[in-house]
Amino acid sequence: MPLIAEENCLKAIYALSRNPHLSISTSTLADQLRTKPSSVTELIKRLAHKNWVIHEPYRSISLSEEGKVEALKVIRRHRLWEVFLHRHLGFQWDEVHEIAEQLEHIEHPELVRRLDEYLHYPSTDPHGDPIPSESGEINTNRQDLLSAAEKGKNLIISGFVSTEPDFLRYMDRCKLHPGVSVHILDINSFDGSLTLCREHLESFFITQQTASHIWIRTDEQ
Amino acid sequence: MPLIAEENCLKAIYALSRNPHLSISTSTLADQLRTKPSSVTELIKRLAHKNWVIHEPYRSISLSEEGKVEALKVIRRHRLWEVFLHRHLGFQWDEVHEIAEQLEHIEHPELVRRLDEYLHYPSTDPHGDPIPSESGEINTNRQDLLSAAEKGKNLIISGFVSTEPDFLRYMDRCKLHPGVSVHILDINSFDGSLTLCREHLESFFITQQTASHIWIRTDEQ
DNA sequence: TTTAATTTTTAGGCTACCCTAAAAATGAAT
DNA sequence: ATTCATTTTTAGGGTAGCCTAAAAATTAAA
Repeated sequence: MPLIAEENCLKAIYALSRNPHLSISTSTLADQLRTKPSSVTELIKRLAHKNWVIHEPYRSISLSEEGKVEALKVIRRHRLWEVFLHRHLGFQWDEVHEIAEQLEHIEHPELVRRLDEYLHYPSTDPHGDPIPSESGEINTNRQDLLSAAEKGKNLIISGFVSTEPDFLRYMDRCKLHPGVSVHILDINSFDGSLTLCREHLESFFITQQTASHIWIRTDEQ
Repeated sequence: MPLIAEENCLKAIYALSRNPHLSISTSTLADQLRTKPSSVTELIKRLAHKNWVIHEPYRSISLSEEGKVEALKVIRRHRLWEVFLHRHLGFQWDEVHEIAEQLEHIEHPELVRRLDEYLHYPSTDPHGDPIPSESGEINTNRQDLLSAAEKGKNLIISGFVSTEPDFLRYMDRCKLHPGVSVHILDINSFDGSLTLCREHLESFFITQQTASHIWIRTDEQ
């Protein structure tokens, strides 16, 4: 049974490995976990000893198959609690992440099963991130980033890259929630900033940096 | 902010000090916490240093006023989560205690406030134990033990001394839940065992030992 | 290709939490 | 009042989790 620091580490490796361009080092992990590289080295040693992580010293860090299963268990708990906090306790979507960071570490398979049932088996959390199944399946095709979309397309927001409360509050102010349709009116060829329009409302701008934090799928049904 | 072992220790001291005949020692606490007396001595030192516990070495252990406030915060969280687990997730009352042992350590005042609101401010947990208010008030008058009641009286069960799943399952089989009315048909003068009757159903026996684990109040209104 | 800058690991130290075994204090019994 | 059994504390040791500073390995640059 993994301990709290270990669970957080598995989760961080899983999250970072979503980005295939990024190679995972002790310092990137230390940043993610708000700790120091030397502490990560130590943690990684324990996780490698438990066969959850594959570590080539000075080279690479990655999850083993068992490690991925463990990481997905934690992510499942995290996202189910987020749904509960948002739907039933009325927390804002930028507040739920922090509380779920604590709830996710509670180990009790039947509790998680019943929570899932109580919530009617949600497929995504309040940020649009998919919830892994009990057996560890997860829908990983997040299609595209808004920053890579073309002018004129109708798109639906499917989730966000970051869970930073600041970023999520900004999305909330723009009324950009998962499921919302947006239309790209224009893409600035100089700095890549976008002019968007939300279902017949007035248009607004976002920077390319912001657009690169928003996952979208094409509206075609 | 108290750590988990410290919270459990504060809770255990609070629970043991409900019994004024029992003097609290490191060994009674060690039994309660399923640990060793030497570990308790160490813990108590830390808690005394934080002014939550008053410790006269070799003599006595008791909670300070601040310690009582901390203990009641933990008890409040524990009992509110128990209500949630029982009412909403459908756990049996003998199962909720163990899960709440984990949930109670989650520190987030707003979470507790909203949980309380969501549950419509319950006054007791599923075992009939009173839930402390946000400001630390708790209804401590549990009236009497069933073992001290008189023959012929009509009584209402208000709670239980023990939270052992075995005991609670036994109570469940007898249909002895908080709020249920019972009538004492007879008290055996030799061994103190009781013949009870639950609202016009057939009568049944319980031992004095069992009766001494059941809190009751007199039915008068 | 050798040096310099950067990154990663090791070494050593701290706290919380747990243990066993020995020492000290207490209380009861002679 | 002294001895003996019991209880409590201290001493010393282990793991998880964190840190800083030094050493080692890697990468980049001259």
